[in-house]
Amino acid sequence: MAEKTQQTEDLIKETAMRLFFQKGHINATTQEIADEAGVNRALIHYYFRSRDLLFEKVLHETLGATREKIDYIFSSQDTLYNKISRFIDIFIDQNIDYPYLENFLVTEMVKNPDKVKELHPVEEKREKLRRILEEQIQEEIASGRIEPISIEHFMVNLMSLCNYPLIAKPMVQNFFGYDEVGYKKFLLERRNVVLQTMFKQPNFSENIK
Amino acid sequence: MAEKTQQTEDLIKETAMRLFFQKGHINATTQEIADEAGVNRALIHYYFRSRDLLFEKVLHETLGATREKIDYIFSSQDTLYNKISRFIDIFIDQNIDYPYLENFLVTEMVKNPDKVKELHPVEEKREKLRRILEEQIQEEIASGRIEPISIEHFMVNLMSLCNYPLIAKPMVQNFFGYDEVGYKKFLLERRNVVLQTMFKQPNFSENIK
DNA sequence: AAAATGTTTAACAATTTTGTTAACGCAAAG
DNA sequence: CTTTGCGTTAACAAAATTGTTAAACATTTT
Repeated sequence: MAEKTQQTEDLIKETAMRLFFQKGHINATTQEIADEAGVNRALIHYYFRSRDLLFEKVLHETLGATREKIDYIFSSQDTLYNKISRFIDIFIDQNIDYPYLENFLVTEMVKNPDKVKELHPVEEKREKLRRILEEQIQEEIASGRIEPISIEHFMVNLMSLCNYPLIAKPMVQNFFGYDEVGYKKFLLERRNVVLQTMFKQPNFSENIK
Repeated sequence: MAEKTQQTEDLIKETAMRLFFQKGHINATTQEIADEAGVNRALIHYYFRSRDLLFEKVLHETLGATREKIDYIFSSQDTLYNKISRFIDIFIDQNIDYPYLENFLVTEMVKNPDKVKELHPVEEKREKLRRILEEQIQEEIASGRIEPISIEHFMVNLMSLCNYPLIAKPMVQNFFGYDEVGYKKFLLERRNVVLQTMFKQPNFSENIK
């Protein structure tokens, strides 16, 4: 029973994730989600009470998982170069799985600006990570491996280079005439492109972990 | 009469643009648009037949205007550095006016993938611009001002660095604690950050047009 | 196996949203 | 002055969508 419950509940969640984040069908109705999952529409209300609550749950779980991975990376003792390298991997992987997550996120945040805050880590943790990162960036700047830049711009650069190509998939595809295979290849190339763009000269001594 | 017609039609279009692109209210209903514009809802159908056609018109006009500007820049005889510099200005300016345009674009494209093609320039023009750009990039690579990179990644880098900060406004704002003023300041700073990130060392001789 | 508990379904109700239409008002043309 | 045509409005109709409920079904517990 608890098994079947979990089965159906997960099925609905996974289907919603697929529709929202993979297919970009942000306005998917409860009926569409139910059809796609092959369950009765009322079950969505049975398990999640309302469409909005389903949204919220799916969103929080997905972001929570990502955040954990990122916190783990930036809390580690690794070099900045390696941290960034790992960050890129995670973001590009996630974006290959859920190309429309970012886009969806923004749309949702505009609807409910209050909920933005819940999605971010607690102040102390953020501050701690910020200090570590700040220090490492200053080191890199001092040794000339990156140009002088604020931590804000550095992070926004990083996120931009990783995320935008996924968000803008239809445009990039059409603009350069990529089919699905070509586009995936392009995405995988970005791993190195982003690293190269963030660090003026790849530092091989640091690259060896 | 033709005047009043144009007045109301433009008023509706401008209001729709404001709601869609400025406020990010992508799912604005015809009623909301009408209320915001202070006109009767039926007028939207009178002038545009359906909500979808209003969408389409507003979208095409906005993109058309942007595309013209970009084509103009890249068709010019300017140096690559200056072209990029002007490109950044236009994109950041447009994004300050219409922060949610990109986001909206993606959402719409996902709904109607067929319409993506209409939004892009004709093949010949695209090819011509591509050849010019390719040549200039190769020159810059040869003279060491930018690292070896394909035209596709170069352009995607550029668009990412300009557009993402706008798309992700709510996240960036919250993450770094920017209010509206602080965020706008951050955006204006990006002009130089993007240039610096795209070109390993700013080339001052070229910078003087 | 009867009761209890939890899951699923179909039918219904309520709401929201879009699209249509007939009538009204007004300005220009005849 | 009245007729014509366009812009506007309110009221109506239709469709889509969400949420609720009572009954059917399945399972576990006693």
